[in-house]
Amino acid sequence: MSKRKGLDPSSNPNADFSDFLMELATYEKNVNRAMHKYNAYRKAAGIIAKHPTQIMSGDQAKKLDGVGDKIAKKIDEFIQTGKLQKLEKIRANDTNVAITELTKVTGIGPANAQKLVAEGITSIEELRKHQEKLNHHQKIGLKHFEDFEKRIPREEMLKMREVVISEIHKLDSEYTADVCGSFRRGAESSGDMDILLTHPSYTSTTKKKPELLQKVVKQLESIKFVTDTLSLGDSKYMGVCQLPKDEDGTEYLFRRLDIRSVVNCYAMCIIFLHLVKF
DNA sequence: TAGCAACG
DNA sequence: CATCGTTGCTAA
Repeated sequence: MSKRKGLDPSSNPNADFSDFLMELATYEKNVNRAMHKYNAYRKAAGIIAKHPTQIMSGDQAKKLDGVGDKIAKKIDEFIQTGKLQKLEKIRANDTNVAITELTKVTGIGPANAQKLVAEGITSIEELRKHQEKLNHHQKIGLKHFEDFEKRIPREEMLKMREVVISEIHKLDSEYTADVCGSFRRGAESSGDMDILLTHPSYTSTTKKKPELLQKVVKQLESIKFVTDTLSLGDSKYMGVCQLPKDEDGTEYLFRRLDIRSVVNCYAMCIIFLHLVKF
């Protein structure tokens, strides 16, 4: 889903701290494969990002749940020098940079990135020359690497929603389809489009109906809206879509699209959760 | 076919 | 700034 950009930047006085903690977290997960450190940094970043006033010292930070001696010291170092020795070293290491870069391709996780770098593939450019090393999901992720890094403006989300919902209703007017995620909460941009699909006949008492989802994907493929499939099971589709060329000739970018087919009452629960939370 | 890797 | 269910791949 959408990457957190920090809540309201203007009202987040500790963004610098939570940013460097998140950078350390990402490093521990993707490069070091140290999930516990990753979780520790994330927890600290989260709690610090939520802190309403600017943190002035490591000691002050240590009072927060999830911040211990080590992170407190880093806060102090950052306050005094404006940077972190540890982070500078990490950034200066080519292997670290390469692994972090490759991990940005959807389908390439820490394990794969590490292996690729060990085989001498150290950049996206390099990866393009060695696609035989990739599976289907990863090839698609690489093909649309630049597009997938870009966010989707709300205006475009509205157009996409229109296409998806009108096509779904062509199949069966009883289908319910809703966009969820950040869009639903009114965000000005989203990382991808997440659609929740359900049908009155699809309840807990009925047997699974994989054909509901399959039919929708086929339909969206037939009008060339869906361009690729990353994975498609009984209840979840992950793939790629693109809006048709605009009247003025502007081409739209390729976007990540997910559709989840859910049991009726469950769909209501999810929608309800989104409503009360925001 | 189980277990891992990746995703959201 | 969480966790866990779903999907795909691959080694056995």
